[in-house]
Amino acid sequence: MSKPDKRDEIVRAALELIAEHGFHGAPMAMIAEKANVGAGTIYRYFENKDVLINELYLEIEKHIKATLQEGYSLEKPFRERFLHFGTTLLRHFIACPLNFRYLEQFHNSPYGATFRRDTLLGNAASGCDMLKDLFEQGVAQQILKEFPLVILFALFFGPLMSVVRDHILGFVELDEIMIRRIIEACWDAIKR
Amino acid sequence: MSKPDKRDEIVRAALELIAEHGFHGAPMAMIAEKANVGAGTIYRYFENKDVLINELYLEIEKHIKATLQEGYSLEKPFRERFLHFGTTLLRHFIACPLNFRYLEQFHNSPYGATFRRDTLLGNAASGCDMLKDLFEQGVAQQILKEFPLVILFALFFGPLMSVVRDHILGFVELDEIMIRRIIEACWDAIKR
Amino acid sequence: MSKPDKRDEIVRAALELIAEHGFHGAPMAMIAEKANVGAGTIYRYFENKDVLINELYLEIEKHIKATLQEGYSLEKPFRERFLHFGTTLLRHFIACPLNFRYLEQFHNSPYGATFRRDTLLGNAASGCDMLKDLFEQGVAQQILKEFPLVILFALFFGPLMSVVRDHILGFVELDEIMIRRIIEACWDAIKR
Amino acid sequence: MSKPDKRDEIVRAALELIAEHGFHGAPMAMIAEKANVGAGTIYRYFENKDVLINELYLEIEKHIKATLQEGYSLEKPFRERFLHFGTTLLRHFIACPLNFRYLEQFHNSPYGATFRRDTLLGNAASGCDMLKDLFEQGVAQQILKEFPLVILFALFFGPLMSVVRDHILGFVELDEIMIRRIIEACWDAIKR
DNA sequence: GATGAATGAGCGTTCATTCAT
DNA sequence: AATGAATGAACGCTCATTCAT
Repeated sequence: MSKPDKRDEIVRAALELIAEHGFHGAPMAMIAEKANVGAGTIYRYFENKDVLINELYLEIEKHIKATLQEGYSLEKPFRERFLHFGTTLLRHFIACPLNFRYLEQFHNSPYGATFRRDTLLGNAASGCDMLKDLFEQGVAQQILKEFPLVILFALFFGPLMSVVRDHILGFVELDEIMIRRIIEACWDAIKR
Repeated sequence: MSKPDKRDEIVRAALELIAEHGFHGAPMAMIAEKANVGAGTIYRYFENKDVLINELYLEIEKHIKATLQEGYSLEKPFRERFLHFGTTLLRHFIACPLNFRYLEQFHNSPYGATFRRDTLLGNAASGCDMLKDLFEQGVAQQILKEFPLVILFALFFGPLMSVVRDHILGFVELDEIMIRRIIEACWDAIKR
Repeated sequence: MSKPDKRDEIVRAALELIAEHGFHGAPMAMIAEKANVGAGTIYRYFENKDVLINELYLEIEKHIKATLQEGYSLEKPFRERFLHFGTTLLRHFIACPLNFRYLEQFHNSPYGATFRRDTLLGNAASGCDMLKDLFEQGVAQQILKEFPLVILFALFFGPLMSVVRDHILGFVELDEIMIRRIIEACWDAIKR
Repeated sequence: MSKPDKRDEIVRAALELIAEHGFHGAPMAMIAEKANVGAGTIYRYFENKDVLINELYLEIEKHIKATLQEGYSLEKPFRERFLHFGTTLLRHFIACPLNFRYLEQFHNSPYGATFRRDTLLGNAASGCDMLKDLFEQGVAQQILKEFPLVILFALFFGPLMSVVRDHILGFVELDEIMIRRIIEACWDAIKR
């Protein structure tokens, strides 16, 4: 097993265990075992558990960003771009439920608190820059309601995260048609 | 200090610490200290930490239910009733940020998992019965989009919770006007 | 309830709980509850748990002594007196299994250790003085084997305690005939 | 220190402390300290305190069984075999007083309760099988008194355990001659 | 005298982290 | 570089004892 392989195994094991059982349901020893790695080995790749947790978060975020950029075109009409964003994100979370669960665990913890502040204020290289630009443009062009950016984000992300959670928990089955309709409902919320 | 006083102190201390630091950031000893109470005293009022956590949850839920019922009238037109719900809930969470944070911690934990299932499926005497009735009626009368109930809940609660979180974190200042406009945006999302 | 009544209730409750569950299976609060007495009340009658345990022991021992003295006659032949002792003791323990269980708990604990030393060496006003005299006389008259007193005690008490234990646990049913035969077997062990 | 060394240190420390102070007089932390081991280390070798206690018991029992089998021959006459058993066991306990004290603690506790039942009823592969066979044979051949097995055990083990206890407490000094005479006295008790 | 709520030291146990191999 | 045995601080919880009422 080459070096980056081990790191990947650790990350994958941490993702699965934390997504399923939360941060304190995933002791380092358990992560090590699932990764087929010695307990001490984790500390060669991550200074401590907090660092592991934060780096895992960054990887997931990076993955999302990459997904969102695929097939995104500034050429398309505004509404189209918005719907692309929404449906792509929804499909992504449905395809990667572990990532989604992890994000939820993360945001609802001391780890997520500071992060959230950085991300939303645009201080960091967040994955939301594109969306931010899109929304700002929408407001400027009077396509969207005149809300602070944060509120627009909430009107968009809020329902999205909720329906994904319900889907993962088995409360609804989200097919392509439903996905589309949900994002269109979100559009109704923010469009002027 | 009379008997109920001590119980209240414990509940308040638990609420504050858990809301701020999460369940594992709030050891029993710390709760006891904050409540100015011996560590063992907590166990006179709550069988164990789990029970404390669950009872605290129930109290918060009861508080919300009571708040929502105030001023709610089946006489008013549908949209009015919906707006009442939304703005009341929003105001309530803004007024009780600790309760809000606690609910979030709770739902994102093994404690909340089973609860969520019960609540959403309407098995338990949840605080959402009124809202559930309202939504079902709205769908039947073709006032609302024809979505499964779960989706309608998501379109309503999702943004609501998000904006409260942002407000508490200081990202937006929610005044009466903004509250009204946000709930109206939610209405746009679900109305046909 | 008059004063000595309360003391008796406490002693009885302690006896039952300790006999059945051992010393750490019988918290003071549980004893108090079973005695229908406040937890603090116990401390009016007994300085602390250790004192309660030791006094309870003394009462049980006193009870045994009294039982042994009944019907004991220096007139009867030696063997008769010995058999009287043995069968009386056996019957007593069978009639008072709680007392027996308590004695066993007591002797097998830090409490019993020092006591045992005192008792067997005859330093204290032990209940075994009569038996001690009897045995010493038996040795002097060359009726019994020439063993140190302690050994004779062991040959007599050892089997006796064992069969009582087995009876209480339900491994044998000790009727009058069996009792007689067992004590006679003990006699065979010590007689010259 | 190699791996089995640490386990051995823990076992030895537990044996000494429990033998001397009983189960609740021997907290895990104290065992760890006496074993020159971290508190958590014990849990690498034993799942919990109960398991430690039970495994220690099994080791002691195994040791006894092995000792009893040494030099035991079905060829020798019945009385010889019986005396071999008795003296060997007596010598063993005198040589291993900690083991003896531990057994007493164990049998007088919730741990020992179920064990005792299994052992005496011959359900488990107990160390007493040989003795049981011997006694059954003795009764069948009318060498021994016609008692239930349990009673014969009591007449044999009872005095034996008692004299060992007295020896350990310093009330008698058991030399080879005394050991022999005591077992012969036990023989007198059970022989027809 | 009697109470039982309150206490806090001490228990068994877990787990992030270290370090000899 | 990789390991996993060892660590010990920190947790949830119990219970003998105290003391205001």
